[in-house]
Amino acid sequence: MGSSTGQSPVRLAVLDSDTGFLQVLANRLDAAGWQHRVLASPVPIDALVSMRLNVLVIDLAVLGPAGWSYLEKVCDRLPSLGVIVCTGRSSVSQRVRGLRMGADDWVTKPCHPEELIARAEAVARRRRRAEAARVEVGPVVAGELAIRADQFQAFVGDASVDLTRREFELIQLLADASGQVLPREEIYQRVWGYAMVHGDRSVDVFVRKLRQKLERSSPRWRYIHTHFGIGYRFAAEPLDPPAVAPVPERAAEPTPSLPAFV
Amino acid sequence: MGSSTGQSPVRLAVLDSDTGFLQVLANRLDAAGWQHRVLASPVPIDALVSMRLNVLVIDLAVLGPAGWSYLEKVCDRLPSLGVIVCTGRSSVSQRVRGLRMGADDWVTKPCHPEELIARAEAVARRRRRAEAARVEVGPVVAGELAIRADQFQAFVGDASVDLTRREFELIQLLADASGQVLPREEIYQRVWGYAMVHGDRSVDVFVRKLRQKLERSSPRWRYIHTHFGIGYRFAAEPLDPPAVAPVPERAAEPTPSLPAFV
DNA sequence: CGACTTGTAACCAGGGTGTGACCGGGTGGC
DNA sequence: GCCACCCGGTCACACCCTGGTTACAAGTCG
Repeated sequence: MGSSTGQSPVRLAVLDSDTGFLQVLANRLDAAGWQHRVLASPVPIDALVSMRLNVLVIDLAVLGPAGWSYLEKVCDRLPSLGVIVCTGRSSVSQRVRGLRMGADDWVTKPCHPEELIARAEAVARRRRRAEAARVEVGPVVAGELAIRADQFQAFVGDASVDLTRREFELIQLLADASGQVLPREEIYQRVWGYAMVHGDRSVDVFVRKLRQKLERSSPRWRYIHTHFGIGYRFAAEPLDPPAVAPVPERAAEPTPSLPAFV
Repeated sequence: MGSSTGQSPVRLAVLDSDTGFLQVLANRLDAAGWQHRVLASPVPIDALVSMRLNVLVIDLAVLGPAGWSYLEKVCDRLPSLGVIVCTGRSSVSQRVRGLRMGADDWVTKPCHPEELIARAEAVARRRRRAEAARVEVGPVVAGELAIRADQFQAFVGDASVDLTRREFELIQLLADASGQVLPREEIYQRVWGYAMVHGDRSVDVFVRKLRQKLERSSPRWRYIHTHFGIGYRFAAEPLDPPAVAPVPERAAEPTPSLPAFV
């Protein structure tokens, strides 16, 4: 999907003390856009958990004899974490032992940082693919509307708004940019995937269809607002029946102050 | 967990022509209780699919220049297959290219067969773990349906629904993701094990077979729901009992009875 | 007031899905 | 080894939904 898959960049930590190596590696990781950090000493397992890492690179040498048990513990407690041992000279039996213990790869120093990153990527890729289904993104809520990406559908309460594929893609795009005015061209570009030709009314028509279904499901709210000559903006606004301050529109509040009462 | 779990041994194939290496490797693989076979030449992808492999070890040298495209094709079409490149001297950029392309590991010959096996095990381990997670729990129940992984069968009461292997795999996948909409491509990927080609109707046909058998066994419930343009969703929903309405036919609309018409 | 933009409704073609039939291969019984 | 059966998978056909266009009304801005 698209160029910017970076929804969740790889999170990587290095447990090593070779400052030169760390420096070079850090540069490359930055260039690749990965989130990374250096661990000076064997961090408690619980701390590792809270880091929500994808990959851990570990040099057994810095831990001394305790390294093996630490490796074992990490692999045992965090089976979903990718582990790469990157250490100096080793024997075949040592490598076999490490891999059997749960490590995903074993790289011998000195090594090229680019290769280490490629291997980390391979490990993360495999993991990601295996767990891909488990990722449950929290539903986006606005007004009485809940947009659930895993369902390809929006709900009011527990009733489906019954959106079609395109309609859902559209409302999802708008809601993700909640509060922002999106120009037609950009909407078309991101939902339809290619450039809009002048005079195309598809966006307008689908906005209408959306509004229609939203009003049927959630009559007391307005969600999609027109900006003349520009495009549309998503914002949940209650239609207050009582005559109050006639503030027509303006605030682009994402949804910080939710008028809880309904 | 253990080495010889026997239930589903690792299935591995080697694409190489180094007979000495193959001989030694074969001995070790036999000792480890793995199912394995040697491929002399680049096998067509479809043939690879039918082998239901866990890991493929491949020597790029035996394929010549075509090796790269073959590697790419394999990784693309069989994303769930573990791929290890085991070849002679190579540059860093070659290794990075191969790993980026989808290979899970890159081993330089000459290498110790034991290490190669350990690396293959590490690659296969991940996959196995992902599948193992779902076998753990007891029978999944939904509506009057009980899906028993240990039986490879679904039951209504104590009567078998009489599902075939594929049918069971499909309903198990759907039920495991209960409530979530699964896109066709993902269903195919996870049940059939390789990428779906555009226009393949296998998923639809098996859904139909499933629905047919489910309706025969549990007529008052609906389990598989279509999401147009996306895929399917599993959710046990009782068909509204005929109850009182003397309306001859038509009722039982899941949607809130909107008397929109007339 | 006029040109342009947006809302609305109806319409139609294309494609996605349900469904039954068919076919080749594998398996088990005889 | 032969044969019947079962299962997986493809094909063809029918049907319906959806997406996108067009035409016209209503609204907005200069």
